[in-house]
Amino acid sequence: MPPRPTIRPTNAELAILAVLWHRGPSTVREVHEALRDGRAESVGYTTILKLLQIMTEKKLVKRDTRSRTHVYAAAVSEATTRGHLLSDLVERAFRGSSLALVLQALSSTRATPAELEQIRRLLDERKGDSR
Amino acid sequence: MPPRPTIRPTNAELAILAVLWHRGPSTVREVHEALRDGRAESVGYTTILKLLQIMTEKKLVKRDTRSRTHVYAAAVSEATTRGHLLSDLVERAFRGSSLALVLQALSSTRATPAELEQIRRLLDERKGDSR
DNA sequence: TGACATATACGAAACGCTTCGTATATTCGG
DNA sequence: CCGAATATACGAAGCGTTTCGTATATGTCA
Repeated sequence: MPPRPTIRPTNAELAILAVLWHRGPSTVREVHEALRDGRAESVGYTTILKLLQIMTEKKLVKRDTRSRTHVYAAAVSEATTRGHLLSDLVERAFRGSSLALVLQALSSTRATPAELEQIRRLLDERKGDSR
Repeated sequence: MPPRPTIRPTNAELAILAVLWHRGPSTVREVHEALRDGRAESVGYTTILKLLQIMTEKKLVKRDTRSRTHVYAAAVSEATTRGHLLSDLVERAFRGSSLALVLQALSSTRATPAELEQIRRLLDERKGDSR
């Protein structure tokens, strides 16, 4: 199959995808309410609807129209999307060096010892597996 | 001093900043030529000029107007900018977990053993320093 | 059934980014 | 000194994103 172009959702799209990843398939109303919770400022119902329509065109989500109330589901995985956004940033701001990105992230982050240990474990797994 | 808003240069701005970080203070012409080198498609001279003017307003660069040919210098550091872009991405796509970002970056990157070792060293330095 | 709630579709405004054309000022070479 | 080269300034078009108002269709319930 032809490889699809890089998945780089915009801000608003990411917020919606986050809801779908978290809740699973949802209606416009459900997404809208999920996004309203917590935030003081939120957007109108039809804004979410419009975005979901656009995202359907872009194949970021899949739409089930069998019932009158359409149900939307993420068509891209969270991990894949994260990977694309990450390598996009690596290209744009880190001259292509993901190592530089990791180092920067580690040095500006406040990680707990447990988290550092988790990274260490991942490092161990990859040791020797340097392909 | 009042903390300045998050530094989040756009794509074109980042490309220009990269030149300034790399070359040091430069004229519009120098930036333009640096960006043209390598790329097949490039933008016009006045586009760079306009962008630099906008970036001056945004305080992303400093402008020395003493001679007729103005000289621009980055007003934000590469490390700081990277940090801002990174934490922005962490917020938008990693639910605020920079650990998740590091793990994703590590698992989708092809790092050499030497690079992994470098990361390990950084980890060692930070051990116990869990504030 | 008729009014109301709720759904999707659509057009368009507002905004930011990027691009460039054109106007104008200054410098330089002959 | 004058024309060509080179500089900045400025306005505006084109594009994508985000937002919402309004139109229209459909379901619900008293």
